[in-house]
Amino acid sequence: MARLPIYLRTLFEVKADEVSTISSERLAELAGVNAAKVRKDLSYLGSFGTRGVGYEVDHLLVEISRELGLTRDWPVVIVGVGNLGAALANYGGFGQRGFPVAALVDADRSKVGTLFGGHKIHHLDDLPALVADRGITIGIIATPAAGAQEVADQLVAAGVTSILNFAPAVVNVSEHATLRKVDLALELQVLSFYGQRDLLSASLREEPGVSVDSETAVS
Amino acid sequence: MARLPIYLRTLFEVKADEVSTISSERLAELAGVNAAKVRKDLSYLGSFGTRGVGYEVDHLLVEISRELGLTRDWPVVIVGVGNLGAALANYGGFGQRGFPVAALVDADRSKVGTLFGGHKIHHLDDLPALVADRGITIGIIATPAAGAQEVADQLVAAGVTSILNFAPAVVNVSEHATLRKVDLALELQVLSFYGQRDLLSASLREEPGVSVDSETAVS
DNA sequence: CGGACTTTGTGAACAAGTGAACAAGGTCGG
DNA sequence: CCGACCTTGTTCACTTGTTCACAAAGTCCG
Repeated sequence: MARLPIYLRTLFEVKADEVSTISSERLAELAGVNAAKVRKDLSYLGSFGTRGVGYEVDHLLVEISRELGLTRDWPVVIVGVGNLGAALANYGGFGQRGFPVAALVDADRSKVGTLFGGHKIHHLDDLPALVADRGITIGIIATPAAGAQEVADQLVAAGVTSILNFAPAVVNVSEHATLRKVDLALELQVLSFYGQRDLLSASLREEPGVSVDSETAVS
Repeated sequence: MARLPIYLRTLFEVKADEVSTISSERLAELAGVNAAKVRKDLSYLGSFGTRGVGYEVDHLLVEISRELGLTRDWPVVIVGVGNLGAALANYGGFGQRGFPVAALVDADRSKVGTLFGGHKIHHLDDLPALVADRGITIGIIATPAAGAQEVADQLVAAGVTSILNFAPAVVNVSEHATLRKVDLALELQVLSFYGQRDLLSASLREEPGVSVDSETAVS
């Protein structure tokens, strides 16, 4: 399921090249996955490929968009207008893709009332009213780690059902809500792990005499 | 393996509370995972828990840091100083966690030479020299999708072995390099999918007579 | 109109990751 | 020093996801 957005983006790209039909193999190549996986994923939506030809690009776009619920806009509220929150508010990519920033919220009263990227910053306490008035269903947490759980609770209480958490903290929500997280430092630490490993194996090739526990070196 | 950074963060938090020893069960609870998983993950690093007591926090911190290669700083270069790149450069979180921003690079010559967040912006062509001089091993791609693959190739050619890609595009690198991606729009689209589904099931409960294909409704 | 060719959709083997359960090993009070 | 108690490390069954392989279905050219 998490691959559908990738297919969607890929299909938009091939559509720009005026390709009207595409095979699972070609789509797989462009999306960077296995062809069988593509077919299985798409067959789950229903079967509207034609054998011997492939999938009609326009039709696929419609079906995937519908499955993902992208036939309408989903307004979002950004909580926490610090460095990261400000950046996200400024970043135009959300609105373009159907997720307009509908409100900015912060707990710091000195920020409340100021304008940022065309939006007035509201206080956290106004969350319920904002969510209700503007039909917001998605909340983005861009606060420090310490406040993340608290904010998540308030978002859910205000009626938000989907949360994207950028704060480096473990956050739990009731089972009625969906939470996903993006942890930038975590991504870098994983890269560091691989970088470290490559460095290690490189130095081993240079000095094979150095004794290192093989299991550690391997994986 | 991708869970080690979470354990690390959690351990730092409990250390601040002057906890010197922790059981797998407690750590699992704080990190939001299963206790057996914690034990299995940690046993892979070697076995330095003591049965009947738990794990020594300080020792674990050292071991996990070493495993992740966090005993040194890993300078990063950010390619693309647009909205997102600028935001990431400004965001202090990287430097704090051992990933100092060592250089900013852009293809737009009108930006080159200007200062941003204490860093002078260099031209993309200077990448090889910057990477070599400043010991950079990690590159962050914050360009538009169209340039992402090209930038990735140049990063690898310049000697970078780990890449974090924020551009909404599929990027391939040689097997000597590691690539991870963060796609903000993708995360929101996944949330949209769940939001859509919740809406659907809610309306079904209200009007059970409405006919909807059951397979679509279920998952 | 018929046969060669292409591509889907799916069944079945395979691999990876998860979680429950338990024995081995260690602590601690008496 | 001993037995009750606790927690790790590991085994095993199970679920989930991936990939292969192939029959069914459709196109297209002669």
